[in-house]
This record gives sequence, C-alpha cells and structure tokens, in this order.
Amino acid sequence: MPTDDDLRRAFAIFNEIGILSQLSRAAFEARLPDGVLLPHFSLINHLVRVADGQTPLVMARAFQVPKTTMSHMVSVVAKRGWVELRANPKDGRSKRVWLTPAGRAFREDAIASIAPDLATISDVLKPQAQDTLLHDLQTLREFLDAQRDGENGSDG
Amino acid sequence: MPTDDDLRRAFAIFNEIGILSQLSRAAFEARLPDGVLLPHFSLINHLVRVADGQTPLVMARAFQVPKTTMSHMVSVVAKRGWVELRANPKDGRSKRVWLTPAGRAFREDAIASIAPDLATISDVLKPQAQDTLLHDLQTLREFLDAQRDGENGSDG
DNA sequence: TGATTGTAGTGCAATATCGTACTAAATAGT
DNA sequence: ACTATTTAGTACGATATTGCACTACAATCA
Repeated sequence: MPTDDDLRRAFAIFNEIGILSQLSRAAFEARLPDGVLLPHFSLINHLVRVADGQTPLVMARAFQVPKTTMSHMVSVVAKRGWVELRANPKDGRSKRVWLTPAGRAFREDAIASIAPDLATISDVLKPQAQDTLLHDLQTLREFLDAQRDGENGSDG
Repeated sequence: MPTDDDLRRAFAIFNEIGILSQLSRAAFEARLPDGVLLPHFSLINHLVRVADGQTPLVMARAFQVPKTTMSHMVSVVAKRGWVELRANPKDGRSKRVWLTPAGRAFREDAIASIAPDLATISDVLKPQAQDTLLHDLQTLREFLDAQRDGENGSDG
C-alpha cells in the first residue's frame, strides 16, 4: 500500500525526467544545424545503429510514433539529403529508407559536437552513480514499455 | 579525460530519459480528459503548488518556454474554465492568471486517476533505489539548469 | 479467379510549439 | 516633461505531431 510520500516521490521522479528531457533536448538541438531537430538526428542514428533499408512503418513502431509522423520525419531528412527512399521490390506498397554518405557524415559531426557537453556529466555524477542511474532508468523504461504493450498499439 | 565508454554511457542516460519522458507523458495523458495535454495539467499544478495570480511571463520562465507558447497554453486552460485572466492593477501591460474552483478540481481528479499508475513504480524499484534515482536526477537537472543560465535566455 | 480483408503510405485538417514583428505600457535618462 | 529603452502581451506565420480518411497493393479465402 503506497503512502502519500511514495506517490509524491514517484511523481517527482517523472517530473524530473520530463524537465531533463526538455533541457537535454534543447542543449542537443543547439549543437545541430539550424532547423534540425532531435528526432531528425535520432532517425539517422537509428538507421546507423540498427540497420538502414527499413520501411517507414517499422521505424514508426521503433520510435513509437504514428506512421504519419514518421512519414513527415523521413521526408524532412530526405530533403536534407541524409536518406533516400527507394521502392521495395519485395512489396509494392512499401518503401525502404537508405542512408546516404551525407547522412552518416551528419551523424558523425553531430556526435562529435555534443561529446564535450556529454562529458561534463562526470562533473556532477561519479561513474558508479552513472552506472546505477542508467541501470535504474532502463529498468523503469522496460517496465513502462511492458505496461504499454499490455494495452494498445499507437497506430494501424 | 572521458573515454569512449564514458560518452556512450552519458549518451545512453539521456536517451533513456527521452524515451521515459515520452512513455510517461503518453501514459499520463491517457488518464486526462480528451484533448487535454500534459502541459495543461502542469500549468494548473504549478499554480496550485507555487501560487496563482502569476503573470504569464513569469510562468513562461518557470516552464522555460517562449512567452507565445505560454500565452497559448493559458488560453487553452482558460477556455476550459480552469483559470481566469484578470488585469494587473500594478502594471497595465500585464495580466495575472487565477485558478478557478474547476481548475483545482481538475487537478485533484487528474492526480487521483494517475496515482494507481504511479504506485506501480515500486514493483520494479525499491524505495531506496527510488530515493537515489530522484536525487541523481535532481543533481543532473540542476547542473543542466546552471549550464543553461550561463548562456542565454529563451525569450525577451 | 474474384471478392474480402489487411497493410503501407499519403493527403488533409486540427492543435502545439515557437520565432518575428508589432502594440501598449512602464522605466530610465536627460 | 520628453524621449529612448525595456517589458508584457498578442498577431501571424512556419514547422511538428497526430487522427482520420483515402488509395494502392498484398494476402486470404471461397
């Protein structure tokens, strides 16, 4: 049975997460070219880390956004020349998203430009604390993911 | 001197924070009336917890959003009848935002409806771990806040 | 093979966020 | 007091996110 203080603490945790998300996103986007947003970087980064040639719908599920949102995100980064859309010979309905050399270069540059900012974390959190923090955040995220799966998908 | 692994870990921490923010926001909004978003609740909650009668500009700074964004947020919750805008007798340029009884009731209902979800955190994180997590998140947030202050404000 | 159902993507409309430019009011400097 | 600067808020436009409806294609089934 949770006490009032338990609830307050849980509320505070998610409140801090929300604020941190906002602050870190703003800090990151300040290092990106003008008009480029965090989701655009995330999309490219995803293609590099997982694999390119995925369909927009698969990516929408990975990012847990509606497919219309992914469609728009892909069109934006395609306009920048960072990905190319090609027909899927295996399935006439779908397209596949391929990285371009410019897309990979953009990712490298972005990572290099935020690395110094990222490194400053160590000014306030010891390595051991960072490990614990990351571990607990992952635990929490997996838990929320599992809860979400128990309910409903976000698109058709 | 940060190693590659240090950077990877820091990157992963902020990545988890971003995902958690998205997941918890979606879970929260699922409990709110249709069309009501987290910022709308946050605005009301802020007025209850800090004080109502603040000016929109002060609130914009508290939320770290541009004043045009706050203007829009206030107009939305005002349309719902949860706040009232009144002229500021001390300053003819500004207005002050006051909670209505309906606004306070909305907050109570929202909190009551998410409390069961919040309580489930304890299923995966012990109280001690939650304390540490909250503490480290606050440390990180204060650090980012300080960095941001060292640079520039977001509006005029 | 033809009809039904399901899936991938897009077009469009509604709302949110946010920058620029503007008006009105307060403040500072002379 | 008069002018210049600063501050509070709004109007407007641009982009992002997202739901709904639609088309094209695929898969299933009779």
